[in-house]
Amino acid sequence: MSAANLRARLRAEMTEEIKAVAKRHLATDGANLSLRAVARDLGMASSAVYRYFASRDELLTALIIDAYDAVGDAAERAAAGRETALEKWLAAGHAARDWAIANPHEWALIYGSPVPGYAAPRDTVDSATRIMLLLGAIIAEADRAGEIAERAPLTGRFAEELAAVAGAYLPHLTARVIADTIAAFFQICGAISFELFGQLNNTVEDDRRGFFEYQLRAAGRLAGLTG
Amino acid sequence: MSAANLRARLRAEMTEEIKAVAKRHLATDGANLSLRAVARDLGMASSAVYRYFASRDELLTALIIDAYDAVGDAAERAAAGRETALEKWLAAGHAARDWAIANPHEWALIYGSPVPGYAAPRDTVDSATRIMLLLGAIIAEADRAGEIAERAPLTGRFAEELAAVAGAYLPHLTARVIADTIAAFFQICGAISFELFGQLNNTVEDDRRGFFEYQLRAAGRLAGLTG
DNA sequence: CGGCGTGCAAGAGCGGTGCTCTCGTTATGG
DNA sequence: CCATAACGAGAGCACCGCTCTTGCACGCCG
Repeated sequence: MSAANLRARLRAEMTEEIKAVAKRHLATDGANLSLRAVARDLGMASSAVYRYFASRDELLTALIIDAYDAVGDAAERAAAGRETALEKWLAAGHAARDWAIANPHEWALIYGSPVPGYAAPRDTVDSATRIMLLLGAIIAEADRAGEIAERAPLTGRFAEELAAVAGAYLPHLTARVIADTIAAFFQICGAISFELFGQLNNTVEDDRRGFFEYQLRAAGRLAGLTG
Repeated sequence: MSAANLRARLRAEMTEEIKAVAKRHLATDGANLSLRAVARDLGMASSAVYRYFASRDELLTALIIDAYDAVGDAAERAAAGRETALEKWLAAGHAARDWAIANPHEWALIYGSPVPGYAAPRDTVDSATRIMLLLGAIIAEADRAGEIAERAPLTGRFAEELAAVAGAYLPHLTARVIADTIAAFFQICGAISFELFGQLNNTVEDDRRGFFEYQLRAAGRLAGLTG
């Protein structure tokens, strides 16, 4: 048993090592990750890497899951230490932005354009929805405390679809609040991506953190957070 | 003289033909555009393409500019036929989304992660800012008509930077309105990108247009549009 | 404890890529 | 009319993802 475990442990360690080197390459060289270069850095033949990842896409998928989890972790930990819903909201948003600035290529991997023939496997969705659920939970908590502004209910077919999602993941939240929270999430991701991908150049150069916080507060108001 | 013009015209035609084939490849095969494949489709040697584009990145840059112009054109034309600011806002937003759905890979090229590392030359910014300026113009027009909600002025260093931008491109608009219009733009782009890149799957499946219009109206309210 | 079987790494190789260089050809402008 | 510049083709370099085969070393079980 310990032998089998040893085998498995070595394999797991090697897998992690490949991922670590791949992340380093991602951070320096950009999005076109070269499996051969990773193998060279590890001092092994490129064909050996295929013992651990069936293809370059599979390695990328592993990195994508890690990235989703990392940004989700950062946001969750940042929000955990705060009292009010607004404080949690701001902390989570800043944590996501800080992580994105520290790991721009990984952010691009998950929130940029999907790589060519890449179809996100089911494995990724759990990790991907963590931030969405965190934001939803913050709003839901504020809602229970009566801190969410009253609004007219939604109309339209999409409202029914959203109500179904709400019932499954965030009961007690109305479709309207869900829709507005999604809108807020879009805005936050947009703010981070545009800043990261340089589309903000020549507009706001110095006080980008302040600008982001303003956007973050606007997003919070959009989601119903008062204050 | 006509001879020189003929040369230049042939060169321009060849350049356009290469771009057309490249766009076709982009639409079918995805983002990893192969210069050799384009050359094959044109029945010419790959090296001949380099007479027209110094590198693959330069070809991509040309496609990026075309894409920015195309989506800007679509939005401008859609907005031109409308009366009120809100109608123009909605028309421009839907036009951008329709164009993105019709040309998903080109949308990914301009609003996804930057492909070749950091190649965003000056040539692109003029085309890139067209939609931003269109949205700003709609808000400015509504502002002149007294249809923009009054708000407290911005504070913070980024407000000064924004005021400088406002003075250069959109005089008479306050930094606050500029900031909120940018926030609205982030939200609109986020809504389109998330829908396009499949992150909306299993949430809103049927009435995506209705969902987008809701987001669009929320973005308009964010920018100050009343109604 | 020893031979078996398996997981592993290496190497060669295939077809593809971006890009460069050289070499004829052809059309242009002085 | 001819020097020159633009052009297309081809070979070639270094790299890529991926596959196949071949030794080899080590865990596993009798």
